[in-house]
Amino acid sequence: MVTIRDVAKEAQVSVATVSRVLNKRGYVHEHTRVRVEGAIHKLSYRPNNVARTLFKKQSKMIGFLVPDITNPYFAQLVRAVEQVTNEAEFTTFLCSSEEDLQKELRHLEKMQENHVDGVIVISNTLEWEHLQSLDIPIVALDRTFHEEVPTVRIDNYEESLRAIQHLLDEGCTRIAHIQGPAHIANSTLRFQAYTDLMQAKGLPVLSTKGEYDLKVSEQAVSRLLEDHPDTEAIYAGNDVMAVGALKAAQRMGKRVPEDLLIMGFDGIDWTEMVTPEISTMAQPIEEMGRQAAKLLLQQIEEGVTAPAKTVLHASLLTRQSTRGKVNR
Amino acid sequence: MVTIRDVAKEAQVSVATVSRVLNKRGYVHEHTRVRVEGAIHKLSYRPNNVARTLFKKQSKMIGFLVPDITNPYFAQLVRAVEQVTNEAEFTTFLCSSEEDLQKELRHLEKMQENHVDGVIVISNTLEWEHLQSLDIPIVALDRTFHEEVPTVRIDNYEESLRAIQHLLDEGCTRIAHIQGPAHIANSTLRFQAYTDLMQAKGLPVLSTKGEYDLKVSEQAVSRLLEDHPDTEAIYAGNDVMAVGALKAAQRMGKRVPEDLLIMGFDGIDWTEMVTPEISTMAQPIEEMGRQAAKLLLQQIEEGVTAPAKTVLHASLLTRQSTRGKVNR
DNA sequence: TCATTTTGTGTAACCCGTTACAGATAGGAT
DNA sequence: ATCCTATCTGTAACGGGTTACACAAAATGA
Repeated sequence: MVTIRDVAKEAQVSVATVSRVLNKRGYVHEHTRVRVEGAIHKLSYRPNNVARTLFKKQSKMIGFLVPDITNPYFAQLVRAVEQVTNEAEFTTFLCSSEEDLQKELRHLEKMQENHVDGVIVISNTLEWEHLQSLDIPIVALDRTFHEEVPTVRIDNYEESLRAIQHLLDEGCTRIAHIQGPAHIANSTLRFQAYTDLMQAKGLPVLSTKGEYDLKVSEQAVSRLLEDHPDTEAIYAGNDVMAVGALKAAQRMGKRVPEDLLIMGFDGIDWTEMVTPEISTMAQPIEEMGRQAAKLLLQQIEEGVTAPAKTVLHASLLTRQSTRGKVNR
Repeated sequence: MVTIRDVAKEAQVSVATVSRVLNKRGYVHEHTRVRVEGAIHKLSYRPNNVARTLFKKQSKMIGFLVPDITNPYFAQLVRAVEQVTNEAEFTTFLCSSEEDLQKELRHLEKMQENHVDGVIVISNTLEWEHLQSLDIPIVALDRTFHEEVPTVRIDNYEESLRAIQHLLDEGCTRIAHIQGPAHIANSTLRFQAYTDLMQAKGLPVLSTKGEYDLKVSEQAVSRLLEDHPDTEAIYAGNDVMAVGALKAAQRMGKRVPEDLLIMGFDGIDWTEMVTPEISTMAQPIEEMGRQAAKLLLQQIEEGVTAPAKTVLHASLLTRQSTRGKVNR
């Protein structure tokens, strides 16, 4: 492996001079600079970031912990985060935890061992105490951990209200809800908004568990529609379950939206892949990823510690799956 | 930050002894070991992998370069790779290149600078010369780079033949093909198999470009079905385009499979999300990821250099979208 | 009992890039 | 001529683990 000392010898200067050329810092004579650059090129030298990190205690790497990389919601976030960090010449150290606390902890350890400069965390299981000891800048995405941790998220309760309001506006009264996992705070908030609003309007509350899973949701909705064939609309706690609901409806011969309206939440691409396309309360996914990355880089580079709480707005995407009820 | 010297002082031993305890290497007296472990625990010491890497020239990290992390095919590969590498106490350094050669090269540079022990590469743009200079173990996934690079893939030509044969078996003769991008070798192989087989059978060849993209495919198939309403089956070069084809068919009021059969390639989950579910020639995605990871780890840990070419078999998944033609 | 092997521990060099500090030269001001 | 500053370059220590080597103590064997 070519080291800075090899370059120094080739260019007949000291390692300090080579380092100055590399970092464009301090005084270097034009003649010397050219000679050093020539040597660098000739030996195709690449500085060793490991050695650099060891000394500078700055790795130019950030960690990003996501629950499941095969979930398109997270995949899109990853892309947005990478976009920002790459522009800032940082590298992203991605870890998928499979929703497993042990893996999350192991990954955080690895990140610490590899000296990442900061971490973006999406987790439903991690607690503040787990992160506290890391002692590096942190940004929470999608959910709040602690007062002190800058956070980027949407208001799941409010946006959920808006989603249901859309179904009410379309003239539905018998609206069923497919719940996500109870241990996920956002899922519970969306559910809570549903029960609160329905009760406030004096409308029937009917819900079933879909576990944020397509197949589970499909099963659950099948049973629900059998038991309550008069259901007019289904509000799913996320898009994946909405797709499951659509499959169930189609298998039972229900037409969407003529016989049943379906509404999702999140705004992932899947909602556009199926026929009919599914209406959804779309989170500004790309924007959330970018904001989180910017917030983290700010903390790293400027030491900004203001625990910013960025709350972004979702946007209602009305598509085929919720059109037509009023026209009946 | 707690260093090995802090631990040594706390346990009243030398740094060498602490290192021996950490690595379970060499002789350490039971008493001493306990005392050192106590100190490690008391100070909650974590070894600095950066320093370790610098000396050992072994980072216990591997790089994984994928074209697009939001594509479920790659996301599933990532998960499989991580599974194997994590078990071996390695960390995966994931980079998504967005199909951009410049980004790929930048990412490879970053990997090298951070001293990854090996790289798994999926790329349609990189050339052997770009990888050669890395001088670390490499495994190619999904496509062959060079004789010397161990590769894990399927036989795209043969499996494509089998996919089309399935449509023929179902009694179709007017089979159209949706092509992927011309610069992607696998895409061209799948297309080639189509033309070869159709011509050999004396059947009409009809194809259009879908660019591996849902929307583009949807448009292309709409036009194709307008121009050739007697088309009996569509064989898409990948599943994403198959979904696009289904959307187009449904929008035009064609029933699948009664009026039109649809067949995909890859075996991603999307094919199960839509109604009807789409038949596909499924790649053993998880298996490919695992094999690639194992191959790489073998090279790293045992210095095995046999340029293994692992060719796995795809499996035909027949589902609703290709059932019924013969019964008409 | 003495020689030999095994066990246990410490010192110091090493990995490679960075930078504080010192020394040298050139140019300008007084 | 003297002093000062700006420019240019090199030496050596540093960061945090690892390990070759040396040495001491304990165990084993004859």
